[in-house]
Amino acid sequence: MELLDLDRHSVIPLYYQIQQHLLQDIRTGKLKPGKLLPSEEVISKRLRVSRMTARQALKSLCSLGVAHSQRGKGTFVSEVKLEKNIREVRSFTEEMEARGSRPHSKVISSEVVPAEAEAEAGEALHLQPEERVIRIRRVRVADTVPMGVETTCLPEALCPDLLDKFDPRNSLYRMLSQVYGIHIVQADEVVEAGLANTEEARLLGVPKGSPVFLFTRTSYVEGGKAVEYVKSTFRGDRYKITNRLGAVQ
Amino acid sequence: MELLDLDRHSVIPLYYQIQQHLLQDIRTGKLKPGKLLPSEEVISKRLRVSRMTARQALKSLCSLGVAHSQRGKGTFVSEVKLEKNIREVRSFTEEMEARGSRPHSKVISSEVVPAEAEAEAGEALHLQPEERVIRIRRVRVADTVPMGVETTCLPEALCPDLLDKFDPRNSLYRMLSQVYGIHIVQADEVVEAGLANTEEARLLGVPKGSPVFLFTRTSYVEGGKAVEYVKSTFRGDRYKITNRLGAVQ
DNA sequence: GGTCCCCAGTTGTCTAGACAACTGGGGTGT
DNA sequence: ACACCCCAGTTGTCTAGACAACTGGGGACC
Repeated sequence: MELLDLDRHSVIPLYYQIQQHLLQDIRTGKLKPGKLLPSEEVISKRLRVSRMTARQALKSLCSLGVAHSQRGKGTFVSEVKLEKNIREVRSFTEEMEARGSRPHSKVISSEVVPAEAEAEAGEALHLQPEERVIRIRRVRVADTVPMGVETTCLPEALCPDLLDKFDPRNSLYRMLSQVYGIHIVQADEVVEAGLANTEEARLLGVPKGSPVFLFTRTSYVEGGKAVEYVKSTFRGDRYKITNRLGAVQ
Repeated sequence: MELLDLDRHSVIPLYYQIQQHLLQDIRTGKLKPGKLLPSEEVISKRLRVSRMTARQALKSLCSLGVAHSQRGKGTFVSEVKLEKNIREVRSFTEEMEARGSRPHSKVISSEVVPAEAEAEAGEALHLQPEERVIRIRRVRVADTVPMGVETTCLPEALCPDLLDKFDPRNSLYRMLSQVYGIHIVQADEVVEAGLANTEEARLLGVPKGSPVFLFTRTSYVEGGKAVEYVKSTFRGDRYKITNRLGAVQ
């Protein structure tokens, strides 16, 4: 805390600089679960920012789920096993890196098909039947263990030469962001429970009929335009979802 | 909007009164998905509150997932199918009522057992082996359809005469809150995919081996004390989880 | 010993402003 | 026709303060 000096001329907001610094202290264990974070007053005085800015830094930690506040007492670091599956949109790559695993993908197929051949995707992406979608089918692997099968659909119009440039070792999200300026900021996800079919069982190395998660995700850029539709099947024996629910402000 | 006059002497915060009013307009359809909400400036002027207060009302709608903001453009009502499984801690009863179904429960068993007989629960609730837990096993029903089997464990010390007073037609959460002053404000939930065993299959009226969700939830009161440990099995064919992921502030 | 009260510390709410950054549209100039 | 600029409207960030509400502890009083 004392070591941090803010860059007041940076484009990065002050509250965000403070939030990141506290987050680092939490991640490295310098601030332990159950312990008090510096109070709004203290942050405000020490870093010479207004109390509202200090407060915004602390509140943003609360909305990430890594802290919680109590009136009259203070703001505490929450008990967290793993900081995963919190509210942010994350690619498989980011998710696995956050869990400390090495992510990896095996492409099964990649092709361009008319939207009418992928009806659900076409509808979710608001495409006309004759428009074309890029469809990439991948097995997602974490540390050599196959975790899931994923089919991603993107409108061809948005990234026409994606398949030429796409490097399966890289994160698709990272590429969309860096090459095409497509920044996914929101996603709706539906999770269902199901059983592995023959093909999925073969690809994942589990018996047919094993329990699996079925994810359906539609991703949006700022402005609400849908840019990605993903259906995936993940192993029920190796994958779990954790979620922290809270009283919403 | 014009009709709302704020009660400035109420204990209910102004921003919350505004939030509730906007929420109602959204729910009744007066404000439709995709349409603009009144801007911070407009709310501020019309209701004579400071811009920060108006802003807090709009931000709280965003953190509920029912709206999203875009710099330079405004705050929009989000496309939502159902306002379910958003970030709030909800009991089954509240969840079903929000979905428009009539919730109902059938108690299979209710008893007091030593914590060592419920090892996971004892650990999650930080109990000594000799302390006792109240264990209630219920089938959860929505509109006559059995949806899941749920086992709830609570420390006996917290609500010793619960079993005498408990009315299965009522929400357990509501009762904990009203009778014992136990207000659950946070919960950690783990979701796994599994298969129905023989007993679950019978209770739920599905074939053995059907896909199910396995939920494990630990609930906390303000202060971080764990007060409830729940394991439940829900039908995969009738239940799905929806989640909106977003860029966290 | 116990009860009550007060006080310092903390978060919650609210005000009244300021400037920055971005959007979208209209007008001007080329 | 096109590029550019400017402007009004909007959200994002930030300041400096105020009072309310709650917590926990210590001290005064009985």
